[in-house]
Amino acid sequence: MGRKSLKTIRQKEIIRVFYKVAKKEGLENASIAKTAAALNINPSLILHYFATREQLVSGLIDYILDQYLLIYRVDRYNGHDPRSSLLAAIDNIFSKKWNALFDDGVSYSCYSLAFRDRKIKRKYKLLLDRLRKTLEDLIRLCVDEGIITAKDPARIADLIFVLVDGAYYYLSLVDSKTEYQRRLDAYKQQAIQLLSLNDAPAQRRGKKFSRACSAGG
Amino acid sequence: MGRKSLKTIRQKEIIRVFYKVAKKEGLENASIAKTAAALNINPSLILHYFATREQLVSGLIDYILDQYLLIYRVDRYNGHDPRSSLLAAIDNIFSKKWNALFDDGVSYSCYSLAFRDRKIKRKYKLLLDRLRKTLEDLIRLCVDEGIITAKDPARIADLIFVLVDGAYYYLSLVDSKTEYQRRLDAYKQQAIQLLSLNDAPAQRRGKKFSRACSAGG
Amino acid sequence: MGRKSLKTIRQKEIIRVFYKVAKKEGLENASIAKTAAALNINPSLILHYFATREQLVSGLIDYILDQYLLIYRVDRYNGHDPRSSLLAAIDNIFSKKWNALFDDGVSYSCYSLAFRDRKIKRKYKLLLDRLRKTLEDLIRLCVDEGIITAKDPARIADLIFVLVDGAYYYLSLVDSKTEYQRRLDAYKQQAIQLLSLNDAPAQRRGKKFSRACSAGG
Amino acid sequence: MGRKSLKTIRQKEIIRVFYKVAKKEGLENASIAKTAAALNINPSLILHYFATREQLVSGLIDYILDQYLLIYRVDRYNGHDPRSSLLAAIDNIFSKKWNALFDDGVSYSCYSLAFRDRKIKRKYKLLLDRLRKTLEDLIRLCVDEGIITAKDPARIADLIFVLVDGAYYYLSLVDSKTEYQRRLDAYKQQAIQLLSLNDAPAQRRGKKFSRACSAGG
DNA sequence: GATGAATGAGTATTCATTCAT
DNA sequence: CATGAATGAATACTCATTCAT
Repeated sequence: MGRKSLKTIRQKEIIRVFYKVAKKEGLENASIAKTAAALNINPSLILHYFATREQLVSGLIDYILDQYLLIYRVDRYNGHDPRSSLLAAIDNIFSKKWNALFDDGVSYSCYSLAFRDRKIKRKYKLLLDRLRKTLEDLIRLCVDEGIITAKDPARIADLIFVLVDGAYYYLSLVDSKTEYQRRLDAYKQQAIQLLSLNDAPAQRRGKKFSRACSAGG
Repeated sequence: MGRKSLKTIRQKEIIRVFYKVAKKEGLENASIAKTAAALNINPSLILHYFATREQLVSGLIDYILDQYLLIYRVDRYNGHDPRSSLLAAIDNIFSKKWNALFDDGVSYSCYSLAFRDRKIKRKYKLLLDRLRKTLEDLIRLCVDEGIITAKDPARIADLIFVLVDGAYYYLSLVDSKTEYQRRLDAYKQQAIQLLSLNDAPAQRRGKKFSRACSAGG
Repeated sequence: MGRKSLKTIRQKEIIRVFYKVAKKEGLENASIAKTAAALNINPSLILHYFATREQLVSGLIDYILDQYLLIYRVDRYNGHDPRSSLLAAIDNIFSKKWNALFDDGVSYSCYSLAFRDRKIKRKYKLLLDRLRKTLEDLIRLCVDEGIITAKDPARIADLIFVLVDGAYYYLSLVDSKTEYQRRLDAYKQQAIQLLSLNDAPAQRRGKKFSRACSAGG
Repeated sequence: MGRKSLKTIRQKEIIRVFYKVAKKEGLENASIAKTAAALNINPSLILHYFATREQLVSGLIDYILDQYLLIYRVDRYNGHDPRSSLLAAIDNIFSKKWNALFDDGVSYSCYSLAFRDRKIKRKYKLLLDRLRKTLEDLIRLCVDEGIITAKDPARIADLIFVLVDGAYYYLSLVDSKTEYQRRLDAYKQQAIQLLSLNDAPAQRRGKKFSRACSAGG
């Protein structure tokens, strides 16, 4: 009964354009009006799909967090042996993919909203914890299979993501592509070291693992 | 000369209140009008000291970056022996001081501006590099004096700050004080490990240094 | 014929909820959207029953005027003797029933519309005249039966309603229930005096009538 | 210091034009934009003088209530003998002046606001009570001087205003000028009767007073 | 009978800013 | 140094309404 709903389709369309506007002018200057203009539709149509601007921003954040998850995709590793899965995960985390995917300005603006909105904060926390948990599980798997030794996989996973977040914090300011790549590699090496060398007795295997990674990076 | 002009005093006053407003309502909602209201002065008076809002924001960023420098203060270490200077620096970096000093929301909002304003970007880059350089010099001093061994002080300093920035990125989402402290300690330990254990031959001295740090943390 | 169409039933339902919204937020803020939300239906559905908001307001006014008529109900007096009918009428007019039935805000808002809409004006005029006429007839009946003396029943009826309207104008501002009742009684007494004492020669009968009323009030 | 303030002047100017707009289009349709357009100024200038529309409406109500007071002006009667003062007061109350001064639509719209805004309610109550008190004092003066007899001046004054308010409620619907005048006269007569005849023993003097009034009306 | 898409006009309000005093 | 007048653009949002399904 009634007309068929375009809701989810239209909403995604709107969010994508809203993001584009935010990228160009900053999140704080991304308005409903500008988004509507870019979509060549009436501003009130946007409010037909998102009751308030706040909801639109919330939609944008969900969209961004979903993208994060896609990058660090879990199921991608299924089926492969744990070793190459872990290698692929590390590669992924330190790839430059996301640099292309995410606008740093918008990202940090969205993140800043977490500190005045508990719901957003919770979302971010959940995501960050989920990413860590995924990596932790992968590490644990490798430990179980004797590929690496790690007394505290949770701690290692956490440290690696701390390293990643800190790395991108600095790297987002680096304009030179070569310096960017050089540093990114260095941070990646450090992550690999964390995985293998942190615990002395596993050094042999760890070394090998480390070598394999740096080759593939 | 000597005495600060009334102008700069007033400007600082305005910036401080502008910051307060930004803390409460978000940088994007911090307006000249609200700041004037909080100061109980006429909005035009603010524009008398800052020709545009942009300049006011720029002033805020300078103010924030100055605070960073104060926390990681260099001259504080002068006169002391390098060992305790390095200890103090690490303590400082992983103290909770700045958590009290900086509002995370405002910080990340300001940071996000760097990606649409080259001048701001340069400022942040300069600061981050300066902080790294200071720590690097301190490490180098310790190496020279045989306190620790480190093949690449610059890399160690960089890694430590990457660790710090990544740590605070995650920690800003942690509400529980005990968890916050527990994690902060862990990150600090990791930093200490980076300083001492990273290079095998220095293990004896390194161990001692590490112990002193964790005791003092 | 006979059974009410679904349309009129739905329309009444909508009007009642529209009235409820108007009560809460003021007629000027009572919108189709809010009414639809309160009814948990689609706004368009309301426009299916009332082509424009104007028609909806017009429906509301009809609804309100119908309620007036119900309160001053004529047929209620049929069958009884004129004396007790008149007594009942006066009682009715000065009862607090309508205070419960009508929201003062909405009433005066609707009334104010009469001055920009001739149709509404005519409706109100018709109602007020009809109410007066009914009372006039009742008075005339009593005069004919020698119960009271009144040279000009139309004038008396008019004066009584003027008294009522003026009374409620002031009373709607009175918050204290006891003061409200005290004043309402006083105005009622005045109405009774108008019926009986206004014409000197009828004083004996008038007095008696007046006593009966005040007892029954 | 600073620029000289036009506040009160401009505010009155704005209110008067806002009233004019409300007269033409109804209070609910009187917007800041329309008022600004009529004044040929920028809408935000109105908000410079009235922070919100609510304040503007509040200003309008004050303006209207002030006008009421002017019509029923007290000091006008000072210096004259009480008898002609009372006569003048009654004349004033039942004059058609205010019909010219006040737009009924706007008046009732404003009045309706009292029922959702306690401050407005209080204002109206205060005014109505003040008007009654002034008349009461005048009646009391006449009683003291033996011009009329009235056991309860407060009640008489109240009844007269109830009569007035009820009269204008009905009269605002009357289009015919002659009918309007005829009825207004009748209500005035009734008021005069209330003053003089209500208490039997004063009939002689009352009659004379009544005659003087009707001649002067 | 009912829903949802879509429009376009309108609202109050906020804002940064300029200029006169 | 400070205030207030004035502007003009922008904002989110609400509204009534039309039309397709």
